[in-house]
Amino acid sequence: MNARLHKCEPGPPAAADPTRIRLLKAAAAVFAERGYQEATVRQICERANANLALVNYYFGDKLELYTQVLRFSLQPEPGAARFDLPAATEQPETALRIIIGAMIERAFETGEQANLRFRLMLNEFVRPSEATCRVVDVVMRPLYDRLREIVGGILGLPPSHQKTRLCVHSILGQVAHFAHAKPVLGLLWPEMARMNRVHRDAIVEHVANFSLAYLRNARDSGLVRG
Amino acid sequence: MNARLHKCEPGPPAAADPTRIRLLKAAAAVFAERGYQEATVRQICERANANLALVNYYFGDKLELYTQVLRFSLQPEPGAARFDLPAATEQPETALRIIIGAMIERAFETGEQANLRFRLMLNEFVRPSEATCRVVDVVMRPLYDRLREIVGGILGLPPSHQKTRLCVHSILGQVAHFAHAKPVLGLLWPEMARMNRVHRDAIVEHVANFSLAYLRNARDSGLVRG
DNA sequence: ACAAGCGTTAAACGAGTGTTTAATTCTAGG
DNA sequence: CCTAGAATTAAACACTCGTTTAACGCTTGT
Repeated sequence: MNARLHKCEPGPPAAADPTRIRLLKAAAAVFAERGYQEATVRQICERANANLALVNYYFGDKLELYTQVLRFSLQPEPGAARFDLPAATEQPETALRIIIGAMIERAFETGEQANLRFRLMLNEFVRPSEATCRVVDVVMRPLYDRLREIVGGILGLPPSHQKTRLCVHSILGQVAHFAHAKPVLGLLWPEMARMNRVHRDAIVEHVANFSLAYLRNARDSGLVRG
Repeated sequence: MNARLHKCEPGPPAAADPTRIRLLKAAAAVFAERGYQEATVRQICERANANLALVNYYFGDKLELYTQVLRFSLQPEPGAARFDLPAATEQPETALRIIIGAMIERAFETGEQANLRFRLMLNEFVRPSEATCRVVDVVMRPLYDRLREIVGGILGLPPSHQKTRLCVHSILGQVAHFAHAKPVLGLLWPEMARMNRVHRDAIVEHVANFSLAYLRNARDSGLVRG
């Protein structure tokens, strides 16, 4: 069934293998760009300058490579703050602006150093794979719970309240939409096709203001009215 | 290259062919459920109780079937109001509530009679296909333009204004997210997994209130502040 | 020097895809 | 009735996918 016998299963020695890491990085990029299903092992190996059989040699199969990509791109770089968890000491509204900006920044980040975690997550949102449960547990739920804390803090409601959750999904939905709909956006709204920093900043400010309008209003008018 | 020689290309005689229509209906359902790429002609033919070769016999190839599905599911049923274009005489806020409700209703509609146009559109949003341009022109842009009219009417801004467009995308994003994220939503928020009528109504009301909070606020404070 | 084992390679396999072909059935028209 | 053409069928084709295999270097310890 599997073919990865070259060493004991997990652990640091195998994790430090250079071609193994090349495969993981290439796989992260291809998976983030095309999603799990439409990404092919051949694309990954070509990008990694590795032989086709090495994916199965190191990881057994495509799905195990995908889950290890998630685990790999999750590990916090030493010294780098978790992008999606702004300091708890921030004012809730400030924290919300920061987290929205961070999400959109990550969604449009390009280049070699791009943190692909968020885009991997976005793909799972719209096209669940066989590893969706793992993705949810490992990268989505922490972000979701933090957003509920922040939004609940603004609303004056507990994080588990239905209204809190609905608002979190409204925010996530806006971010996910701007991230996903970029190609279609270019057809409906040509000026936005380039999507450079100016556009991104405008989107961040808009999403934050659009969402805060309801949150403040709901907080100030108590829990009853919408 | 093609094999559809059995009759002159378009026109009512070919369009009225019973098995041709069976194929179109089956294809609409499968494309709406799985998207263009992941839908297979074998699934379509099996659902239509038709032979595998008939897709190529009637439509030439899979892509032409897809575009004709879009054209087919677009044609308005006689006597049925266009769901996405509430009467222009409505008050803008009422029109917005109606259109949001209609979109979410269509997104979760199931069964034989489901109007699949909206779900076909949602798929193109997140995973553009070779027919995206056609989808945009034929089903997305009318909805997008109507939303800009309504939202611009509330904001007191022209439909082409950047703020109007951003707000339209915030609304579309929320709807698309609740429609797409249903499987993941069930993992993050178990109570919402069933997604019955009560949940749908709550979502509709929430999205409308969430969006109107900003629109009213922006209208009342003029064009300057967010 | 040599044998052992890991990393790597080219080639193939089996399953699944869209598409094509050639034969068969069905249906009108003379 | 009989035949020409349309509709339908089963089978195969060419291609891509993930995966497997067997052989090939290459280092390493003895």
